[in-house]
Amino acid sequence: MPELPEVEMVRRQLEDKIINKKIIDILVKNFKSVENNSSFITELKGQKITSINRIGKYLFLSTDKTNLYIIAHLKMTGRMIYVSYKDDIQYGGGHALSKPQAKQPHKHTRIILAFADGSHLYFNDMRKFGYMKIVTKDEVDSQRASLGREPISDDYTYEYLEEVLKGRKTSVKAALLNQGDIAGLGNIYVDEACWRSKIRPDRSAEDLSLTEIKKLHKSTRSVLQDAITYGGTTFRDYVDTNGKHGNFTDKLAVFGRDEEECRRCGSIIEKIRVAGRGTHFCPDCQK
DNA sequence: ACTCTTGTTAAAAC
DNA sequence: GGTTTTAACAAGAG
Repeated sequence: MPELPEVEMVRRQLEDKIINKKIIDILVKNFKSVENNSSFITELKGQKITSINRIGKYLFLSTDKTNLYIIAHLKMTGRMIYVSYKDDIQYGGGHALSKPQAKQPHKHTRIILAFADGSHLYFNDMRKFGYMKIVTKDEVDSQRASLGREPISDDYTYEYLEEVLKGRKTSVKAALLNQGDIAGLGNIYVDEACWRSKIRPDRSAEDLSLTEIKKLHKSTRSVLQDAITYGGTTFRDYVDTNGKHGNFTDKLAVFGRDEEECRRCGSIIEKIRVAGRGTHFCPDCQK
């Protein structure tokens, strides 16, 4: 499940690998993965990616063509796998990558971009929910406008979080998952942030005290920053552009640790359903 | 065979 | 009528 830290890892790596490389060929193996846009190939072929930005879990790629941008979303199982020309040669066209995806293209490859230097970018996505779509500047702007502030951003203050939670009768978890208010948190980091701030994710959002909001503000920020430091979390599907796993997985306090001992108080971590999602928390030290 | 997994959104319910 | 909850999407793991 790629959330903000995982998408940021992909962004940074793509920035190093594909900026200013000319796209000389495109293969779309699953039309839905380009949002059924028939001009995806003709528009993009011959262009260069000039910058790669990210807001929340969305990637925004600029091209050197006027008014031509790409918005990409990995959803649950999307992967961006980069294979250089050198890797192609070294492994005899076998495209060696570390597990879990040894060869490219892969069974789940939906889109392939071929660059002028012989390298390839493979968009692999088992469940076909993710996409890369071409858009105009206006569409980029409206997508950006639909997203709330990022917890790692300077404008994400505890006053902002207070405003977001005020009067909301829904759960803390549902509120934190709402990308229109706060961009970048997903199922994993919401659970982790709630554990760090000792707040139960099924609490009503409007019932949090100012002290608790300040703690939650701090923990949502720190958990994302820590996860970026460790290269993101691989719980099930995420790998970076080299096919490598994230190392924050070992640092998780509650997500996927149901039936195990709380690292803080030793109680047994429980798993319940909140906001329609599997939710992990410590019944003793989270109130 | 049946349940569970999740990011986003549209539809349904409140 | 704005807010909240649920279902759908897809395909695989267990």
